[in-house]
Parts: sequence; structure tokens; C-alpha cells
Amino acid sequence: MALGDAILACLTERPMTGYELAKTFDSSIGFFWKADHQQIYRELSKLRDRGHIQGREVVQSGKPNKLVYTLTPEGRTALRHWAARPSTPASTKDDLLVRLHALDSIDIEPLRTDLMARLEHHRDRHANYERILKKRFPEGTAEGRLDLGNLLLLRLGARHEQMVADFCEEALDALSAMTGKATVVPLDEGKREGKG
Amino acid sequence: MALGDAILACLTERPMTGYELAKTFDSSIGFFWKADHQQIYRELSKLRDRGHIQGREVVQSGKPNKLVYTLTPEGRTALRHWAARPSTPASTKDDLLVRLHALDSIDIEPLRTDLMARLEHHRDRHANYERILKKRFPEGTAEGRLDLGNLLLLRLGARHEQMVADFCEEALDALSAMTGKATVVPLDEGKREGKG
DNA sequence: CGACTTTTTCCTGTTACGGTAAATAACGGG
DNA sequence: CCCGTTATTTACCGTAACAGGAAAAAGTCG
Repeated sequence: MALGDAILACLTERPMTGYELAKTFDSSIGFFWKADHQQIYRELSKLRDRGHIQGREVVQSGKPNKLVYTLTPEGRTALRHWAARPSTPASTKDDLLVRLHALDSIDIEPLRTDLMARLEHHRDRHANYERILKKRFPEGTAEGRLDLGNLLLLRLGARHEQMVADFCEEALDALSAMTGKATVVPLDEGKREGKG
Repeated sequence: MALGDAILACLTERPMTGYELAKTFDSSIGFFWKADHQQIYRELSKLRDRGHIQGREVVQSGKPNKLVYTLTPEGRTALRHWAARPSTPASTKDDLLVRLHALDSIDIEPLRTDLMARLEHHRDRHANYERILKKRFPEGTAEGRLDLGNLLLLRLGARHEQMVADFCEEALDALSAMTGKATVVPLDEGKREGKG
């Protein structure tokens, strides 16, 4: 059980509905933890059965009623106990790395395309982290404990994305050096002389 | 199906038994992909059923007979096709990050302990990567395509571990600054005056 | 003899992931 | 009035992954 604890962690900030949680898992905590709404609703039921959270129905007009979930004291305790256990370092499990491991048995062109897409992806994410950092922590310092955690997270995220983006560039360069082609050459779609 | 493809990727290097694969998933590729022997044997059966690999029994004396698995042409094709599809960037899913996200609702002492353990862990891994790099690529350059992939992987791994280790240090420093304690103070095991 | 290595297999769970779908409730367009 | 959309929750399906416990078969080492 880890997704459940991630949800508990989210609910420490403020009570939320499953719908809000799903959106949260699409932005802030979702930067390093993916979960779709089905997973979240399922986990919420389990947490409620366990007594770790408590739902309060809020009647709305104009929208379906919503269930706002709040941490119970038991939930807080459970979270603290979970957080007191040593964490297990997760393994990366990135398809891209597996492909690099079998580099001489796969086609390089699609790999190159993939690397370029990933480069863009990680650059985007890096820019996004930097944007949030500048907005939430213009001084680069945190005041409260909650802020400190999020500042550290954002910094780690930014650095990670930066590093992976650099890696993609490097890999692309190395592939180009190996195949003797220029890095991208998307222009000049005319005739191309053979390379051997 | 990703573990299956990781196994196929391993088998491109040379035919292997499940036992050898389990050990491989404990060192080289295991640096970024964890799988125990049960998972591997189960996946091998599936791959064999699919015709992607082929087992050849080798009679041994002194040891139980072993099943050496080789990639079939279909397996090679499947791997190439899989590698030609765009990769999906995996999310980190590290407990430690969730805990930082809920920093103001958890106990800091165990978190500190955890961070120190992680710091050591990532430093060890970094040293290990560097060791292998120096041994396999003393020049820092690769010759063949297979070598290039592994060189890139090792470099990425080394940088990643370095970065996470730095992060742990930084987080520890920040926590210390916040609680007003010194970073570790493991020496001087004599009497320790109460802290409040 | 017992402990250990090598090698494979089977078992039982839980957790996670993915897709498809629907029910409820209102709003707005054509 | 039907249709689509947004907000909100729930259901069911299957597969993949992870965790752990067990054992069998053949030999070596102490």
C-alpha cells in the first residue's frame, strides 16, 4: 500500500474530494506519482473502510453532490507510522533504458525520434518546475515545514528533469557520431547521398 | 508487458538460463529494473508460449539440468517492434518524496534517519557505477553499438545517484537548519544533555 | 549427516495499471 | 427535446507487477 499513503499525504493539506484528488495527482504530487481517478476512488473506499479517512457529503446545486474526505485521527497516526518506516528506494523502470541496453538489436531511427520526444518532454517539465519555483519561492527559501518539503521536492524535480534532458541530448549526439549523420537534419528533404 | 521485453533485451547479448537472468536482474540491468526469480521464471514461460524465446535443456552433472533460453527470430522482431514504439516516461513513485510532501504531518527524526540511510545507499551505488565505468570504459569512449548503450546507461546511473545523494544531503541540512540541531553528531556517545 | 549452491517450479496473496462504461445532476446549443 | 459537456462518483473487466513462502532434484563441502 503506497498509493493510499500518498492520498493520506495529500489530505494533510486540506480535505478534498476524489475529483480534486484526481486533479492533484495530475499536477503537484502527480509530478512523481501517477494515478487516474479510478485508482483514486478505489483507494478512497479502502481508506474509508479502514477508518483512515471520513467522507462528508456536501450537497451542491448545479452539480452532483460531492464527498469531501477528511483525515481521521487514525488516518493521521497511520500516516505518521508509515512515514516512520524506512523507505524503499524505487527502481527506475524506464523503457528507454532497456532499449539502450539492447542498442545493437534495435532500430536507431525510432530510438532517435523517441529520444527527441523525451528531450522535449523533460525540457517542458523542467521549465514547469522552474516556473512554479519562481512563483512560489521567489526568494529560494521556505518559511514553514510544509513549504520546506515542497521547495525541496520542486528543486529535486527540476534537477532531475534537467539531468535527464541533458542525457537525452548526449545520447542523441553519441548516436549521431556513431552513425555519421548530423543530429537532426530535418531540412533539405531532397536527395540524400548514401552514407557507406 | 515490459518485464518481458526487458528479458528479451537481456537475451540479445547471449542465451541465458532463468537463473542467470535472475542474477543479471540483480546487477547490470537490475540497476534500474528489479525482478526476483519467480517473476522471471513466470515471464520466461509466457515468452516461450508466445514463441519469442526457445528453451534448450542442457544436461549437467553435478548440478540440476538447466534450460538455456535463446531469442527466436520472432522474439527479435517483437523486441524491435517494441523498441520502435514511443516510450512512456515512468513516474518516480518514491515514498521519500511523498513524505516530504507531508513534511509538517510526520515525525522528523525517523525521516532524518531515513535520509541518512538513503544518502549512504545512493553514495554506494554511485561509487559502484564509477567503479564499473572505470573498469569497462577507462577511456570514456565506446567502440561498438552495444558498448555505447551501456556506457550511456552507466553514465546516467552515476549522475542520477550523485544527484539524489546531493539531494539527501541538502534535505538533511535544511532539516537541521529548521530544527536548529547539528547535522548528525554521531561521535561523543557519552552523556548527552537533554535538548529541551 | 546437515548446510549450501544451482536450477526450476508452484502457490497465494496484494497492489497497481488500463480501459470501458454508466449513473446522477445541471447547463447550454441547436 | 436531444446532445454534448462539466462535475462527480461508482462499477466491472482483465492483466501486470510485487511480495513471500515453499519445495524438489542433484550435487558439493564441512
